[in-house]
Amino acid sequence: MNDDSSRCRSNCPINFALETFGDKWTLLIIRDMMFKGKRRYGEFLASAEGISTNILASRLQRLEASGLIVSSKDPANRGVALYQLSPKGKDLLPVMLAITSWSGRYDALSSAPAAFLEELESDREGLTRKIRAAMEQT
Amino acid sequence: MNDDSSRCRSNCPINFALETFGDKWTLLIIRDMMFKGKRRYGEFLASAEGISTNILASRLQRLEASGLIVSSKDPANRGVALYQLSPKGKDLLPVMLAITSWSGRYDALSSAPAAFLEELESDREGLTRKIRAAMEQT
DNA sequence: CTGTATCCTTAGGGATACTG
DNA sequence: CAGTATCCCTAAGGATACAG
Repeated sequence: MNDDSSRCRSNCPINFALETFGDKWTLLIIRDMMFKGKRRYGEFLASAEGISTNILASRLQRLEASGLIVSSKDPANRGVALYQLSPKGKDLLPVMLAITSWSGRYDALSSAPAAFLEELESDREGLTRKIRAAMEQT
Repeated sequence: MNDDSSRCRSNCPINFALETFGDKWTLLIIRDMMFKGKRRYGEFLASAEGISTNILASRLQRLEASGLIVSSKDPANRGVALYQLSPKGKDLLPVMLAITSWSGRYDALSSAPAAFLEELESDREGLTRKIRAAMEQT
């Protein structure tokens, strides 16, 4: 039944993560949902990195298939799709914070404010809870 | 001079990380160095995922160019190269831990022992310091 | 605006032969 | 064993046209 094993290179957790979101675009969509509150197709398209329409559609499908996001139809807006993080997707928050912290330390161009990075370093667990609580409200 | 800006999609820290190690192979090499103590070409080749020789050579070059690893010649062994994590590479430890924790929660096949994952959850900072200290000794 | 479909180019990468 | 080089194929992805 579960013959996806043919596509699974190993049982390593790092490898599992790479096969789930290890490409150049997926984490950017996660970022847009997690930190920028984006929920619609056009909002993702508008991000600075310039994802193209076919790639965005492909990634949204893949993200939903792997359970990181859920889509719903917005009845107030011609049944247009709204994309949101699932709990599984929201649980990527510590990964995103760790990445942000690392980049802030080594990339002079990364635009994350120094104060934000300092807070990340000094109280990572507390900030995690805070952001998570904020996200749960929506 | 620094016209690499043409290859930089944005100044976002998530994007910076993706452009540094956001492919299907790089983090596996980091993992081998960080958690398995591998240092030589043949050791990376032998990992379960089956990286091919040209990709491995390409990734080792890229990793050294971006400063995540350093290579040295082993005078005791025909001047063969030894690859090790730089401080910048070792600082990816929190990223690796966060990924491992997430995969352990959602991938039934991930082989990380439950006890290890529980320890990650209950005392992530402490474990981070412990593993880091262990790595610094070499 | 929200997608889908198509065309086409390039980069990623598998297999393998080869050299020191 | 430690790499390099080559061949070739597939998947990723950019551009753009098109449809609801």
